[in-house]
Amino acid sequence: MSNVKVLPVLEPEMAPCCPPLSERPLTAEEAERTAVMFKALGDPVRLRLFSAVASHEGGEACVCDISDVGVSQPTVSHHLKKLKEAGLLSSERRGTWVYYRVEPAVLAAMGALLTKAASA
Amino acid sequence: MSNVKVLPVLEPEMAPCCPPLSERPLTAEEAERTAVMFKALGDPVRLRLFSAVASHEGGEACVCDISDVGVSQPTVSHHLKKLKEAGLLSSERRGTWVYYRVEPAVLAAMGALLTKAASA
DNA sequence: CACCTGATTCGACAGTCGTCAACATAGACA
DNA sequence: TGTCTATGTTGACGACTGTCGAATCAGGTG
Repeated sequence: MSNVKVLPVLEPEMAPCCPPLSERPLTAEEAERTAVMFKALGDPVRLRLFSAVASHEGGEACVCDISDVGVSQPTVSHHLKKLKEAGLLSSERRGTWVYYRVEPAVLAAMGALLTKAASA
Repeated sequence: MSNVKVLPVLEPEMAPCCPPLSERPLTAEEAERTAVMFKALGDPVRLRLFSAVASHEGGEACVCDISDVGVSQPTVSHHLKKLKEAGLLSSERRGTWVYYRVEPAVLAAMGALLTKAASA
């Protein structure tokens, strides 16, 4: 969790994981990878945490700013870890606090996946 | 591509469930409703079934066309029921076979939710 | 150094989920 | 009517998940 990752400007494609959804049936492997991201957003607490980070000033927030979602602090940390493992968030420690920020590329890929599916 | 259903011009809002994701932190109730849809797509088998329906001819498919996803037939029926309960699919019996089709409005709402979140 | 605060990890528990075999239901057809 | 095929439902079981308290780690401050 020490990677200061800047925005990837020279990214070849939007997603590392997401083939279009309504073009052709997903293979087992594709579904396995894609389901991880959807599952990460499939919990109310995680959805609130993610939304809190995404809507925060500068697209990043420390844990102390988003911890009031009705569960204990270990649970918050557990959910943030899940979101990070799914590739939706990245964390960085700055002094006392740990800051989380969204991964716009993965998110855009999921959005495009659904949008294209809806237009088909 | 049958033009049975034209684009809904007078549609007040795209979704019955989905507030923007990066505009403001989701409330507990909003997160609860939205998480249901993401959770429905958070399983590999359901994702394959949904993709199979969405990519099928005319946007609909009978169960017999999409049942080869590696699980038993009752499990397929169980997952299709979950997708229907989440509002992502709708079913209709025509004679012997039951046809499933995607709900484009809900899907577009999810896509917009993520796309707007990514652009923020 | 000791102490405090923020955050993660550990260990445990209840609840949910995915899966299947068995059974039930719906329609077609003879 | 009966039988056959296509789906859905039920019940059960193992695995996973969300949750918490307690312990631990990381950094700042006195």
